[in-house]
Amino acid sequence: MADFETLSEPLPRRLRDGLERLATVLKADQWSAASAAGLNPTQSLVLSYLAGRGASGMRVKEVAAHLGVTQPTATDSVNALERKGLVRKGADADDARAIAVRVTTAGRAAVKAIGLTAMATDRALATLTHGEQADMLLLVIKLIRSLQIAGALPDQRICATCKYFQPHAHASADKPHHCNFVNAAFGARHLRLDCAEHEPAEPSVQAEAWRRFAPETSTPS
Amino acid sequence: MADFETLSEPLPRRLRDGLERLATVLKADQWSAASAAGLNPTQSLVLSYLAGRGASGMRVKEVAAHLGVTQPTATDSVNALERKGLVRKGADADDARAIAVRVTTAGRAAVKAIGLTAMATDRALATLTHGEQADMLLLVIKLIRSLQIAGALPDQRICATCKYFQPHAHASADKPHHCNFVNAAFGARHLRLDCAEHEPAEPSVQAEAWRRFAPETSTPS
DNA sequence: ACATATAGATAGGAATCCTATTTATCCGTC
DNA sequence: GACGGATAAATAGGATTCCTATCTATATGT
Repeated sequence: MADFETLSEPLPRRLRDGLERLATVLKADQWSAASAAGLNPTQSLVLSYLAGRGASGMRVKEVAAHLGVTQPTATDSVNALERKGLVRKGADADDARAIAVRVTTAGRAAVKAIGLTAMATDRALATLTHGEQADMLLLVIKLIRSLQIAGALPDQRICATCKYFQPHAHASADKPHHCNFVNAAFGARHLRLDCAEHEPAEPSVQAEAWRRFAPETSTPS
Repeated sequence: MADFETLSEPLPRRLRDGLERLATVLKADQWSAASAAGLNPTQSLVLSYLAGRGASGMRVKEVAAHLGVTQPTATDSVNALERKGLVRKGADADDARAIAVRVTTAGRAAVKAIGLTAMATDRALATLTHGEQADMLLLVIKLIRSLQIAGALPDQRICATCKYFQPHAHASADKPHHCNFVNAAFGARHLRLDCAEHEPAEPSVQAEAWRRFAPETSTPS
């Protein structure tokens, strides 16, 4: 009898192919949503990134890291947004070399408009059961953390690295975790990926919290 | 006590954000792998798509559908690849309007070189346990199927839509499914996303197979 | 045949994205 | 306090992606 282990690609490779498939839909979604607001996917990503951060603005370098592109490319996109009046470049308070890119009021309106657009990806995710969605969220968080540790992603504002996060602080099966910032219990389905209130914990504290939070996953070597 | 349901974005929305995060890494990975072979992510996607299909070649329209871009864009990329000698445009056997885009020997070599490149995404996926990887594969398959049904993806060569697929044909917990093509039992971790031997089953047969395969997930309306 | 639909190419233009380089500022050290 | 190496961003130059709109040629149905 044939052996599937030798017939097919390794599982991680097939998974990556699957994620690539999802990524093409994601990108097509971004095109339709963004172009309805007069911009394109990259610009919309920059805009929503800036909108989710503080009023002090972000540096071009940080925008580039978030997009996973080089700094000149980020400059291009920021300039395109500036031409459209959706962002403004200001002086950085701490460093005269740096600039602070901030969303304008018009920019925030565009973000909101784009956020309201129904996307094929959302509809597909909605066909999963609540349990499946929660499972998927956890897996995505694990991947994001691995990628952050590997340096493939800049610091992510996820619960796992936050000083306010208390994993398994409660006996409840539904809401075992606790957030010291809002002082509330919550469950896996409420874990955040980019929390505005995130404060990074000390590395050793992060490691310990992760160990208690997700003992199953191995730490990348 | 604060309520997380009202505090945070809906779960599908956060999931989409997470997938977007993974997509940026995926794209950066594609850049480094592809540029080592003298091309860019889009070209490498076209090339590996063609390499995974028959020798009769694919039409420009199909390339466009696979990439999720418009036909003129696909023409651009195919032309770029043709200039580099990695694909060839030939006459289509069935339709004089159409062309058959085929990989050249050099093109296959490039695909192989890119495939061997170690990627950050693969390393991250490898940090998941085998069980987690299998869970993720299943979730990704469910999403791909939803997206295909919704028309957001062209026909995917996944087991779930294949006439050779017999879900839960065996009592084995490890390898409950059966593939009539290779005549072998297999488990969730061996499910394929783009099987070269795939033959689409009748819609009604597909629906019935899916019902037996994954009773939990709801069908998109 | 004739109208309509479809495959692909072409035209035109905005943006993405890279590498390499330049300018200005920061920062630790002598 | 000046000097030299890092760092933030801009600039230059160029290939490609990606769109919409349109054009040509072939297919297809009445």
